Amino acid sequence: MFMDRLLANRRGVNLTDAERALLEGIISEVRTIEARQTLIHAETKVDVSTMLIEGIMSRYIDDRRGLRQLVAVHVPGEFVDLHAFPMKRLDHSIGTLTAATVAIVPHAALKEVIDPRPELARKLWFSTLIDAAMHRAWLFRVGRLDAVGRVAHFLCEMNARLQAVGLSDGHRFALSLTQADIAEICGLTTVHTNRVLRQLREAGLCQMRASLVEIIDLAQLIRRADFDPRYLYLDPVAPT
Amino acid sequence: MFMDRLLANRRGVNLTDAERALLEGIISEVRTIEARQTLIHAETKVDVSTMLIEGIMSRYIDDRRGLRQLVAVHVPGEFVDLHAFPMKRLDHSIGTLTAATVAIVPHAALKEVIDPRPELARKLWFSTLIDAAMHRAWLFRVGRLDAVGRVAHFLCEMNARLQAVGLSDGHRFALSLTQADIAEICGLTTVHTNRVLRQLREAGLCQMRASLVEIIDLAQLIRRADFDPRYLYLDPVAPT
DNA sequence: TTCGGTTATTAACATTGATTATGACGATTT
DNA sequence: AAATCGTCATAATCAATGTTAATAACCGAA
Repeated sequence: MFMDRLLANRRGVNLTDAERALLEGIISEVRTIEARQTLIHAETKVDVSTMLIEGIMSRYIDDRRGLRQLVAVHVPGEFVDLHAFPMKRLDHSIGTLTAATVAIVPHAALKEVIDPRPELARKLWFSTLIDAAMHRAWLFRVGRLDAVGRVAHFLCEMNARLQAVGLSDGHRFALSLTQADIAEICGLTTVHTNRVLRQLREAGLCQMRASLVEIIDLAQLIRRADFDPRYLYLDPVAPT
Repeated sequence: MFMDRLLANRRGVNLTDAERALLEGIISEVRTIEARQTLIHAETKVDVSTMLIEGIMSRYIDDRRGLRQLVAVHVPGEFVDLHAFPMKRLDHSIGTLTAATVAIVPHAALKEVIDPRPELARKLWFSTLIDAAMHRAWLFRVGRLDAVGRVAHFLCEMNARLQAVGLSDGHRFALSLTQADIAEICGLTTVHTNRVLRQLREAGLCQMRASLVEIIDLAQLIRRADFDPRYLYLDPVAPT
């Protein structure tokens, strides 16, 4: 089933089969959504959360002029807005980048499943904290790296995360994002993102054609990006 | 007692007196620490968390060359690294910016208090999610704002957070940070931070002398910073 | 009080990345 | 087939920010 990979790229979370089944049991609806749709606008109240089954989704903040900064992207298997369960209203918006399939989980049902199970509660808490760790890595990326480093760092991250759910072989993966998307992730303009991708290509580090990313020299790319994957918590660590 | 302001600037969290007392009861130690000490190095295992009673602390990520990007600052009343409770090892380091007084809480005791109390667990979860919301606002800041906007945004944030714990009157507050600190927060160099502060001063928006910040024209500063305080969740919202 | 360190300030210069514009290309639509 | 639209590509220009370096102001210690 599609739930097989639920939180599979968050090994620290490490759901048991029983817990996985519990979560699967409270799905109220499975929907498919077109690319580039906004699901949840910032500051609106929500009482459901969204698990991503297929496609890529994003979380973003708009400025006054309509420019946006992506603050997270999500790959299949991830709980996109579990944050909304304790928070009820979000400070950011949520939308699709590609066409996507999602499972909807009502907060009321989630509460019933979690409340008597502190272990499960802590695993889900942990999962949201990995999102926070990614935010921090993204802060490092835009705050301390130059344009080439930022794009390289992002590609390293996606490679690692997609590999963890079986969607990258460690060197090649489909990434259906436009250069404009990457610009909004890295805090760059689309024009400069294009230049940077050319530089990475000409330096023989990696290339991105259409929606296929090919990493030519992973070690060098990691080095150029100052990338340390530990923030992704992909290695097994038992929570509490 | 010093615990009066525990999580007081996180109204969504809204601890009851009983909960506050419970948390106070599991403090194993109260320490004072000098300015600019590292408490916890990234990637080391921890089994305690830290509540900040007095002073300013930071969380930061180092790059390979020794430059650092601050990913969070904490003001009195905040749980600095509650993240470490579910995570056990952190992706970032924690240290003091000013001299500080902290209360240490062992995770084992925290677990005993939390496990039978899903409401309290959710409040503490919520508190860590506010940290994540701040990370996102910081991402917006460094990814989408220019240098003046970044510094203005940071000052607006500190003003709002300090006011919530009674350490700002809404226009003036002590902020014992150097320009180099602000540079590491905003992803700028110290030289440029100095330039930006001068611009803010000359534009009549705010001034920072020694460790005192004076906001002259709050409305304009907020506008220049594209600052929307809702991400701080300072207004009362009941969790779940 | 001087001394030595930290912090703030400023200038000159170098560089990155933003801005603006324009064209190519392929996929859709008409 | 023509027109349209989204994406990619590239060039020229320029403003914002980084770099380096030198000095001034401040502050605590002796």
